[in-house]
Amino acid sequence: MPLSTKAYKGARDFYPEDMRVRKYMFAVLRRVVESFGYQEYDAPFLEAFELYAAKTGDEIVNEQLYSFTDKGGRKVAIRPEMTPSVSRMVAGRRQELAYPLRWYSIPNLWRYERPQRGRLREHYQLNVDLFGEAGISADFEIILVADKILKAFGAGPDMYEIKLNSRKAMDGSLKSLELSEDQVSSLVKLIDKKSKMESSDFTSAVAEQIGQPKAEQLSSYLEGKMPPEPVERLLNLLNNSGVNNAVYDPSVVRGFDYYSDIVFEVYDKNPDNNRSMFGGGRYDGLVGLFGVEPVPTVGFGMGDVTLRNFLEGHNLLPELKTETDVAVILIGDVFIKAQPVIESLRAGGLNLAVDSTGRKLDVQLKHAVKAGAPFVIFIGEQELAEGQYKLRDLAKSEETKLPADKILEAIKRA
RNA sequence: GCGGGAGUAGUUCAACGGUCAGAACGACGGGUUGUGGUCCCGUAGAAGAGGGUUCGAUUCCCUUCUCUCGCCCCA
Repeated sequence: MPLSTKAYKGARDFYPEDMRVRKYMFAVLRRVVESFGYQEYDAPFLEAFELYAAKTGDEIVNEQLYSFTDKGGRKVAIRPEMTPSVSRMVAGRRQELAYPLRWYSIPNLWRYERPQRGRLREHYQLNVDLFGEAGISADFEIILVADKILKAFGAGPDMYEIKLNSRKAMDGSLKSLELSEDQVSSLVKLIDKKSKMESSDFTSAVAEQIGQPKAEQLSSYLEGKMPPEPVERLLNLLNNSGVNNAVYDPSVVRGFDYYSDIVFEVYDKNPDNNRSMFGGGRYDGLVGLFGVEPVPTVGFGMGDVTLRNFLEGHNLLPELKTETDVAVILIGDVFIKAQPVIESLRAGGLNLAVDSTGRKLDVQLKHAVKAGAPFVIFIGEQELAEGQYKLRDLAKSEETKLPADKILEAIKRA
């Protein structure tokens, strides 16, 4: 058997056309996030296994973590999420950082999953976190950043919905039911699944867990239209800022155990892709796990796979050009003589790919077209003698003869 | 971990229990070594693997592998 040319299961090769999309998406993300004053950081791809055992959630640690023992006998894991790493970093400099701290990163994360649409074993995830600000204004800012990102991609308010809840408020309601800790945690998982279940199935599953009378109490909470106080204030702030597609949804809980108060999820409203796209919330307790004073924190993670599905589903991805501006076609044996012109065009800021194969012109042209360069410059003996070169605009099929400086101008205009 | 679907040229697909498994697109080359995306001609290129049924299997059956969609969970 020859070696396989396929990428590892659930992981992607980024051929140039895919890489262009990725670069475009990351550029929009960086632009928006940085406009709110966030600074980029990164952390190692590998972390100590215990970092995740602590607080991430059992399923991820036991079944989805890529982990191994290194040559020094340390148990390590490939990061399945960024939040523990960034919490570790903040805790490490707890006393010397200037709060509020606005940090972001776009790490590549790995989870051992069964791949399917919108979920691979590897993805890039924009992580945006605001540390050191306990007030609702921080939650507001984080959700506003998420909203601004989608708008920056051209999304309209009818394309997605922001669902908000407060874990604290929910825990309060659950507490009044006087349940055991086990009952609470299985109930939270059940509530998380509510939107995917038939409502009668949900009701009976709840009744089975906690008994009929309490189940009725719970369902009146879940059907409540009146948001708890912090969610109410958040909704007001968002409405004030032109975010009108945010709603209170008492069934939003998020999978990770570390969320402590406000949680939110952004839903794609495309009927073909109706799913939770990404989300986040407040996790005030995580930094404190490292033995330092806790730092109140709110943040979100946005995966590139679901984001791309969203953009494609709503037709929001633009046509993307190659990095190459110009393909240079040499006529005859002028490779050496043409170097000074080529160099001066590069110095002027153009990205030039020179065809030095000496193939027939039509073949060179065909390849230039296929490679996607928008312009072609022909350089032959005659052009070199005149100091004027043929510039061809492949889109318009126009050919003009210009000196090097005019060529620079013409291409930059286009 | 559980369930559905699919594996035929590089890609998307087709036909067929029995001559040489076809096509389109793509690749490569040619159509007078100074001009592409239209046109003409040519060349190369395929049954995931293993087993069974059969005179004969790409076709039917089983196993396995891979991909894919869904469930679980999540981004």
